[in-house]
Amino acid sequence: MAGKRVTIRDVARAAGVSYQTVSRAFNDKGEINGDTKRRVMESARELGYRPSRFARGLVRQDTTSIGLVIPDLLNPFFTEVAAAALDAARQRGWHVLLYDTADDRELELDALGVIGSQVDAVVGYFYEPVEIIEKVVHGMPTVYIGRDRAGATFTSIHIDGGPGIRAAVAHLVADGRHRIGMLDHGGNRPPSSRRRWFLDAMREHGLTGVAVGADQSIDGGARAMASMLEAHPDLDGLLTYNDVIAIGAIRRAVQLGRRVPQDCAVIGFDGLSLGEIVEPQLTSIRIDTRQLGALAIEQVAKLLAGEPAGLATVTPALHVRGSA
Amino acid sequence: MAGKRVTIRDVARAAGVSYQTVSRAFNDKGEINGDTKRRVMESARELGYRPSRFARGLVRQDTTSIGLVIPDLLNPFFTEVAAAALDAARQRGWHVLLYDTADDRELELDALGVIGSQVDAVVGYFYEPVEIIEKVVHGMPTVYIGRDRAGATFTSIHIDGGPGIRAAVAHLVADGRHRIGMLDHGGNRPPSSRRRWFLDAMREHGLTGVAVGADQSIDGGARAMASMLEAHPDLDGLLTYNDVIAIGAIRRAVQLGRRVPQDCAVIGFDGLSLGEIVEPQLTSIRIDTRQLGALAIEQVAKLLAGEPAGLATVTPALHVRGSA
DNA sequence: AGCGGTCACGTGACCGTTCACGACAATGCT
DNA sequence: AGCATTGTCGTGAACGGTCACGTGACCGCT
Repeated sequence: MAGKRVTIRDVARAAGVSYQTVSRAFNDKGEINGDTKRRVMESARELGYRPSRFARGLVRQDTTSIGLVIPDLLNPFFTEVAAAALDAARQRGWHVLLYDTADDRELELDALGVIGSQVDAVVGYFYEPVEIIEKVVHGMPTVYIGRDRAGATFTSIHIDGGPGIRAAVAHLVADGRHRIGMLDHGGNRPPSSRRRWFLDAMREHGLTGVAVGADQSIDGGARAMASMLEAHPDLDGLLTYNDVIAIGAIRRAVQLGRRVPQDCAVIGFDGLSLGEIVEPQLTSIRIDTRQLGALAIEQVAKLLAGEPAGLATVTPALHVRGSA
Repeated sequence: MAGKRVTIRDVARAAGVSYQTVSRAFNDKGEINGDTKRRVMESARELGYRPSRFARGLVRQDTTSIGLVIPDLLNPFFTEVAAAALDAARQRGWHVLLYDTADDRELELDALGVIGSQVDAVVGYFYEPVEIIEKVVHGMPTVYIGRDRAGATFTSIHIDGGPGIRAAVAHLVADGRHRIGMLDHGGNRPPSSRRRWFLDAMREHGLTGVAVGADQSIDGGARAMASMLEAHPDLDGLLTYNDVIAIGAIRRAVQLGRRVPQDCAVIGFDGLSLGEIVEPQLTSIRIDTRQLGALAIEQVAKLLAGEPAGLATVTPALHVRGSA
């Protein structure tokens, strides 16, 4: 039953033709008699024959497929990026293998390992440093999302939050706010670039920013906000590493009796459409995720064509809604 | 440059060994001298050699990959399902090719067409009827999510909303509400099963339900709610086809001066985690998307093993939060 | 009758790997 | 020294298709 795979020759034998004729029938190529074709398709269906994707791909090397590696599909930011990349890939007729590494370094490397023999290129948002990644992909074309720099051997897409964060701080300061904090990403990861941009921007206004880490989830944002408000009860402005954290922070702030934005303005980062359905609507530094996804695919295309692609940059901009 | 692919023989020639030895080096199989291996890997890297996934797959037919077809990744319900399926597939070591058909029948068929030669099985949430789908997948194992029935040749996962919807209606009635409406999905699609379950449940209480269609988006929910309230200003309870519609409906209801849930209670369908971040939190008939995704993969596994899998069912349950 | 042109189909080569097997040198043993 | 053993490596054959040809039947034409 689970015996041998049924091959094109089995079908040929059953239909009383040569295997080439079967091939013709399946690819409705060239000249083949209508009756013969029907007969072939008939016995093919009876035997449950389906052409091997490997054998087929081996000879006509047209289809390209890429691996998309993200840390967490349920994080709306990555959902949007994935959707955009999927769309861009489809327009080129590419296939996309999606891997969700569940924020796990181990799984990230695993995914890259198994991916290697399945795709022509990889694009992803990785946690591991480039050197480690490169070791495991064995020279496969790779595009890194969210890396500040590119190297001789790798291509990346830089998210330059500097201008947006500067605009956000300026927006708060212009509103008369001076006690501004930030909820950075947390865990044991090093401080993000976004935190640096924030601190720099504060300094430009002669202010001192205070930053703490938060898990990248609503609860994480809520918890971090609680300790932030405990340490700085007079906080009147907040930036966050991303929108999800911001939403958690707002909720906790409200629970603790703050009015948002009156008592404490909150500005997220990502500009997810999710920010529209919360109350107040979330002001955020908005990344054009469609552009980001399209750019990623474009870079892959360049790499696949042999031209080194280097560094591409997206520059998110402040998008004022209700929370600041 | 964009010339021929570099094959295992090229590497062999460069390293001065046979191609078999190169193969050994790459799969760190059996007996090979350490020095030889290093030398092989070296020239492989110089030439930029990477084994062909097709040739490799052809001979060791171990890797299985499946296609996951969904209408819209940005719809949080499908995001959750996809994430769950991805996870379940990973646990089996399967690869997942994801296709977002953008709610487009044309693209759905396109996706299935190109998928055919790339995957071993397909699971998806399709709009087209089974007969059409079957025609284009050419006998590939297929699992249909959200179909009420299974057939001899296809397998499906049924979402039995009946009990949940009955509970929801009972919940509203117990609350003294009698003027209950429903926002079904819209477009030119036929009324959903959910609508039928709703009308039946209402009838059981001796009530008459009124249902109108809505686009599956926040805006769609808002628009439909506006016309619903215009036609029935005294509406005091609402069910919706899904949570996204419910969120739009709540927003519009509030804009039109209704208090939710006091004046009009709203119950969604899907039970997305999204429902926790809106105010009030959304009461909903909750589908266990993790179970749904896992079940889908499980059915695929059965199909792949040769055992017909038939019909599986998930039964969502009323999950009371704040909006009803 | 002989010829060229279609149509429908079959033959041989090839795609890039892995696997089973055999060859061969170096080594160990008696 | 003779022989079995071990460690490395090479050779031939799949794996399941597609593609460029070659071939024969059949047709109409001169």
